[in-house]
Amino acid sequence: MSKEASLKFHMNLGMLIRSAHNSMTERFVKNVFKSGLDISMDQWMVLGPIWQLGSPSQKDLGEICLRDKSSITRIIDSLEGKSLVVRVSDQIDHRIKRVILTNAGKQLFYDVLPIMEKTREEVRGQISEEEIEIFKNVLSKIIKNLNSKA
Amino acid sequence: MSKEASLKFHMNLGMLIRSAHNSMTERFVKNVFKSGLDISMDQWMVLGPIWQLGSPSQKDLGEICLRDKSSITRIIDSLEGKSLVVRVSDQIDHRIKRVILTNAGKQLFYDVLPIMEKTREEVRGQISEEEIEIFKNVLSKIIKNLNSKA
DNA sequence: TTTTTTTAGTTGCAATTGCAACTAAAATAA
DNA sequence: TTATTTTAGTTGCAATTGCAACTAAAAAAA
Repeated sequence: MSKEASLKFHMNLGMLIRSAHNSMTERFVKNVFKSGLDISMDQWMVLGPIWQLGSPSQKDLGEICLRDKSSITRIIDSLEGKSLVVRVSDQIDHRIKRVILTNAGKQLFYDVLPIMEKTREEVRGQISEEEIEIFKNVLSKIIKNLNSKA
Repeated sequence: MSKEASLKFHMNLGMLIRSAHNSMTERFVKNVFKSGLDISMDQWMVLGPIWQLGSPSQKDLGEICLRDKSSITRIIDSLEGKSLVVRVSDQIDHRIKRVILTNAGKQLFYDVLPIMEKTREEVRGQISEEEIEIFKNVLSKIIKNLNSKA
């Protein structure tokens, strides 16, 4: 591959990924706002796993969401500030804080679910299921490639 | 699709994209550092188009890099601070500032090119050319989907 | 047991983001 | 011509990021 071609490829990839991510987040926030609700993409990305897992630790959430633990701390702070979740110290291991949805948190989750579904449709548009599968697969592989060897 | 399945899909997609982007940037910066050079991913992403286009306006760079104009302003500020580029007012339209590589900028560009190539190899790993093509295609489609209809 | 190391979570920090408000110049309308 | 609108770029701002340093608790080593 020529230097020019490889340059073009790599530049585009990074920029495309960044831009796609920004657009998706922006659209989600817009759709949430239009529905009169109030939750950021980050908060939602944490709320879902809490709902699925029941009472995950913050460490669990960090691993699932692929985020730094300090980011999780702050997102949980904001969710707790809105009374959507509560932190509960683990009975056995007092270092661990388990995060649990309040009733308001569960309600919001169910309210946002159809908005997320709508956003998902808008993001996907005419992209085929097969393409999406490959897309997610490539993303996973990239992450694996970069996290394995130093 | 069940609510659970669709939830899972969307959560993962956003998180995967974010994480892949972070990992790629981190790896690039690490490789640059190991080579004793000094340039951030953002600076590099702007440097390439300047090299390709010769003397683009900041607006051009924003469109190519899919970035806000204020981000471009600040990245050019930092490149100018390192004497890698200079701003030159357009002779005809005095609103426009054209960005031009200095000799040091050109030198750095050529020095970083093989590092970018190496990073690209590490990012791609065993992912096939075909998968990468579909991957980029899906990214472009997603961006198009979200920028067309309000 | 006591000491050391590891782990979970929090906080301080400096860098980066895009939006919105702004300046200055050009294009268009009046 | 003069007045208005649009455009290119800059700056202020508040929010968000991950790293590094920190606290407190648990696990492992002594």
